[in-house]
Amino acid sequence: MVSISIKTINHPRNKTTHHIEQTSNFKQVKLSEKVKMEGDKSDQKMLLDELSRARELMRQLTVHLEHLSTSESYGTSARELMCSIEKAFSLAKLSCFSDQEKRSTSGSLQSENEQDLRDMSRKRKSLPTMTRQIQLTAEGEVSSMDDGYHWRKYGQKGILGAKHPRSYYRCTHRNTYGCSATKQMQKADTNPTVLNITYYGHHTCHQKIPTHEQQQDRFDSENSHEQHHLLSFQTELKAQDQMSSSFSFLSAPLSQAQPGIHLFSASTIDTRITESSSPTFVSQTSELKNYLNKGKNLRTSETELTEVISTATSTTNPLTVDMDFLLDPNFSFDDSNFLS
DNA sequence: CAAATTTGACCACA
DNA sequence: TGTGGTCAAATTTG
Repeated sequence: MVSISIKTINHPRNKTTHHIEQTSNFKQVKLSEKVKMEGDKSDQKMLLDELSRARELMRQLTVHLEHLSTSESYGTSARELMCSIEKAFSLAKLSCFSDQEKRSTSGSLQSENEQDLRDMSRKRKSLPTMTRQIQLTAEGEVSSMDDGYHWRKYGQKGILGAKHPRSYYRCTHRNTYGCSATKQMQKADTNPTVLNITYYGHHTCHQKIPTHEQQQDRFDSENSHEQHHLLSFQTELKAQDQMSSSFSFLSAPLSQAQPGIHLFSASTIDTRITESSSPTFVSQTSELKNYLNKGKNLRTSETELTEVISTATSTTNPLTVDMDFLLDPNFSFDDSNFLS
């Protein structure tokens, strides 16, 4: 049995940490700044209006789905999407209140970006995007929960006071796509069978490879009539999004969701949380195998081991995984974590 | 031979 | 100045 606990790191993000995390993705910085600079009252009102409309459309769609589809998974996915929209709506509302305060205290954003780009190298890491713990089996094996991302190890260090060294990984597509996602892996001191994984930054490479299950989902979805309704809904939202420049934050989640047709198909617990918490939250198996079973010939079946997600909320509902940030007075919707 | 890993050196921050 | 994070040359792997 493998148990996994997941914890998002919620922290009041000040301006500095925000920029540091985004400097390697210049486009994202620009996008973020655009939202900041142009995010006047009318834009924010448009944002809320659009989200409100999306929520209403989703409600209608959910009702239709429950009548049309005999598949429980579609209904579940629809409900998840509905909750996701609700969440986005709440975040947008919060942003409208916090944005003005921020702007009144901010200096030259442009010059700060340039400075951050220069200082990026070897700067001590800012707060993580996500941490998780994976408890290994007695055999040291892990389940085959492939995140599909390619990681390359670029360092290993002994950490003071820690029994086990820390391994540093970055996205393989860093050079080709400028992807700045990194992660650190370290065995827990108290229990060597527990592996702590900390994620930093966001994947901008869009090189995620679908897992076997997700590929099956895609196949199923392509043969589904209901899928057309959902995709057209998605397209409609995207089209609306593109019409309004100040809504550019919406295009990211949608464009990311598009290749992952499994959004509307049967999902595992892991998949649901992956899609709903943070794009940076990824699970990895191949790396874990390399890390823990170097030299072994692994034949871990996907179904061989059961994975149990234990979050602070102890639920499989992805939308209750972590909503603490809603209580964070410093949280802003232009936070990079929710834009990419 | 290209890609990935290892590992000592380097650098920035606290 | 010690520590953590990254670089990059050397080495290993497929």
